[in-house]
This record gives sequence, structure tokens and C-alpha cells, in this order.
Amino acid sequence: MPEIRWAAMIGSMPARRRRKQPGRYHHGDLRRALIEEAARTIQRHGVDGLTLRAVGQALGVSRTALYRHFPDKSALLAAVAREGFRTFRLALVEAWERGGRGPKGFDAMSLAYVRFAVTHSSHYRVMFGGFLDACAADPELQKEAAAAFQVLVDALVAQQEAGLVRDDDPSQLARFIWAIVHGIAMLAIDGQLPRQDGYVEDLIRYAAGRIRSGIETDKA
Amino acid sequence: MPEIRWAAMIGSMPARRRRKQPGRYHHGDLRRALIEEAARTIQRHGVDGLTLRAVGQALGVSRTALYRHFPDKSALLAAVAREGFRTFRLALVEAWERGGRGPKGFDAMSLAYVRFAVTHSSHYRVMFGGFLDACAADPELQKEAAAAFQVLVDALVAQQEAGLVRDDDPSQLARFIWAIVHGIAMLAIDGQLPRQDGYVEDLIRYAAGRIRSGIETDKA
DNA sequence: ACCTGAACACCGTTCAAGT
DNA sequence: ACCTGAACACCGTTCAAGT
Repeated sequence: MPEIRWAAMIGSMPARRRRKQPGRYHHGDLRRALIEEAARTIQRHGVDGLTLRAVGQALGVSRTALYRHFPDKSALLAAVAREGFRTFRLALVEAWERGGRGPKGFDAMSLAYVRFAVTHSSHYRVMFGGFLDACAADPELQKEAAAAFQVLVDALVAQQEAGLVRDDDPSQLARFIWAIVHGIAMLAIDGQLPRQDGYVEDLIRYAAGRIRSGIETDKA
Repeated sequence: MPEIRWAAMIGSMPARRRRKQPGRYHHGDLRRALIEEAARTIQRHGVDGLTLRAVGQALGVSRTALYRHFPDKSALLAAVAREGFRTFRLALVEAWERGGRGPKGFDAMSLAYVRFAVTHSSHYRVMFGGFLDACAADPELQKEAAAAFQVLVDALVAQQEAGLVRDDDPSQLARFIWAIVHGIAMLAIDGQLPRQDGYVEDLIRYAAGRIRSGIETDKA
């Protein structure tokens, strides 16, 4: 059965399983492929540049094949966002831990945050840009987003326990910090900051210093 | 001449000059009307809900009439953004001056900033949302945006001269503050903050306190 | 100078039909 | 169970033509 040969092939070269074999009927894992192709298209041509037709064509599949796996286009976007939150969270945790779970790690986390946003700008926009108003009900997506936020809260609590950060409500404190890095990220993405090389990194570093002064325990 | 009667009428009731008189050929001031109608549509149905067809219909005019006044849709959006920056700047200046051009006025300005963004959320998104990548060349728009930013810089310099704010580069300092209010505004607009009544205002007030600690002169 | 109406090349989505 | 192809109702934009 050719079916089995195909399955073996995609097992051995997972990166090549994107296009459907012309003669074959089933794709293999179209759902997975759709998400990856959508992410790639978004990265290259922006969110508005994502068309179901182009995605289908890139995968060698009809433009309506997608509807066997997602209710509509926004559901595909939600899946992309979910994936985004996952890798985003991992990047934040890594920075925090490599920096020793202290002030240094916290600064590294801010940097990692904005770096992710800038290097995956369209992806980031899908995650936070309000495209998902309607499908905000997606519980899996909510869970991933909450988990990413929790990384920040945990980092703050750890520093509070070490006596390095003032004893405010951690979630309010977290949202304040979040707003800063999110703000810098969005301004950078939208081209509202000087295009000068290294400007964004400098701003982040400067911000980290001001944040530290703003949130450290009062030493009277 | 009916033309003159019509002109007199729009002089006396400027709010009613929106729809074209069916029999008449010229609209009166279609350019102005297009911008206002576009802003209204965006406010009600979001940026994606803005269609040239609907705008034309609301004004009793063909859907292609717009092309006599703007090169394309994005130019219309740029005009809307320009208007937005103007009223935005006025709101900021007012808050700053009513608060006495000091720390109190500065906090009031932060509040005014986010209030504008939240109450004119779609308008704000057009101004900052990266819809204007292509037509970023529009010099009038650039000028308005720069003027709005300058309000913030001036307020910081005034406080530096009064010895209330540390002597960092005002423009970097300004961009740091800007990122914070922009970040809170975007999170609020995109529904990423708790929907709890008054939450955003509380967060802004909290942020104002943390910002103050972060930027005030070191009192050793 | 300003506006219209038909036409064009797109888009997401539906649905009966194929394998 | 999974995919196709024609069809439908949208969209921005062009262009020759009308006033």
C-alpha cells in the first residue's frame, strides 16, 4: 500500500512533509501543516497577507480543505496564537532561569520578551493584537496565555520573597511590568521608535533600570 | 441658484451636511465628510469594518467618489489618523496644564492618555496599529504624531528643570513613559486586562506611582 | 472639477459531490 | 473521514463616460 510508504517517508524526513503528494488523497497531517504554513505566511506577509487560498496552494491542497480541520479562518489564527504563546513562555522561562532567578534573570526576561516580539512580530501581533476577540472563548488559548503571564508573576513573587521587590499585589505589579515590555514591543513593531541600530535594546536596558528603581523595596 | 441655498444651509447647520442632496451633483465638502464618516464607522465597527462602499452609501455618494479626494483607502485612514493625533495632543496638553504643569499634571496626563485610547479605541489603533506602514511617508501625519510626542517631552523637561525628575536624556525618558501608557492602553483595548469596573484606572494610578519612584531624582 | 456605473481581480465561506 | 470545484456574496480599484 502506498499509504504506508508515505507514512514512513514523513517519519524519516519530517521537514519535507509539507506538500501533499499530487496523486495521493490524504495529506498526512494537514491540521499541523496548516498551522505551520499559516505561521510562516504571517511572518513573511503580515496578518493581512494571510489568505486561505495561498495556504492551500502552498500545501498542494484545495483552498477549502482547511474547513475539515477548522471552523473558519479565525480558528486557524487562534491555533497559531496558541503555538506562539507556548514558545513565548518557554523563552521567558529560559531567560529567567539562566539569569539565576534574580534581578539579573528578571532583566534578561524583559530583553527576551521584546526580542521575541520583534523577531516574531506578526506572530506577536496575532497573539495580542485583538484579532481574537470573537474566538476569545477558546479555552486552550486562554490557558496558554495565562501560563505565559504566570511566568512573570512567579518571577516577581520570588523577588518579593528575597526582599528585593516591594510587597504590592503581585498581579498588579506584574501587569505594570507587562505593560512596559508590551508597550516597547508594540512601538518597536509598529515602527514608532527610531530605526537606529540597537535603539530598542538600549531602551529596554534603560527601562529595566527605571523599573528596578520603581519596584524595589523602599530603603529608608 | 439652488447651489447658494445649499451652501447657506450647511453654514447654519454644519452637523447636517453629511448626506448629499439626491438631485444635486456636488456634495459640498466631500473630503471632510469622508474623513468624519470613516472615523464614525471605525469607532462603531472597527478598522476591518470600514468599507469604502459603506462610507459612500452613508454619504449618499458613489463608492468610487472617494478617489477624487484620496489616492486610496489607506490615504483616507492616514487622514483619520492625522485628525486623531490632533485631538489627542489637545487632550494631553489640557490635562498637563489643568494639573498645574507639575507632578500632578503629569499624572493627569497619563490618565488622559489612556482614557483617550480606551474611549477612541479604534481610532487609537489606526494611529498606532501599524496600518500606516506604507503611507508612513505622509509628512502631515508625521508632524502631528511628533507634536503629540513633544507634549510629553516638554512636560518631562519642565519637571527636570524643577528638580523633580532625574537628569536622563529627555527623549529616552519620554519614550519609556510613552511605552508604559501605550502598553496599558493596548492591553486594555485588546481585552487583555480584567474587565472589572475601574480596573484600568486603578492600574494607571498604580503605574503613575511606580513611574514616579522610577524617574524621580535620587535623594541620597 | 467632480462624480457615476460597469468591470476586474481579489477574498472567505457554503455545499453538493467525489474517493 | 477527508478533500474538491463550482458558486455566492463580499471587497478595493480602474476606467471610460457622464454633468
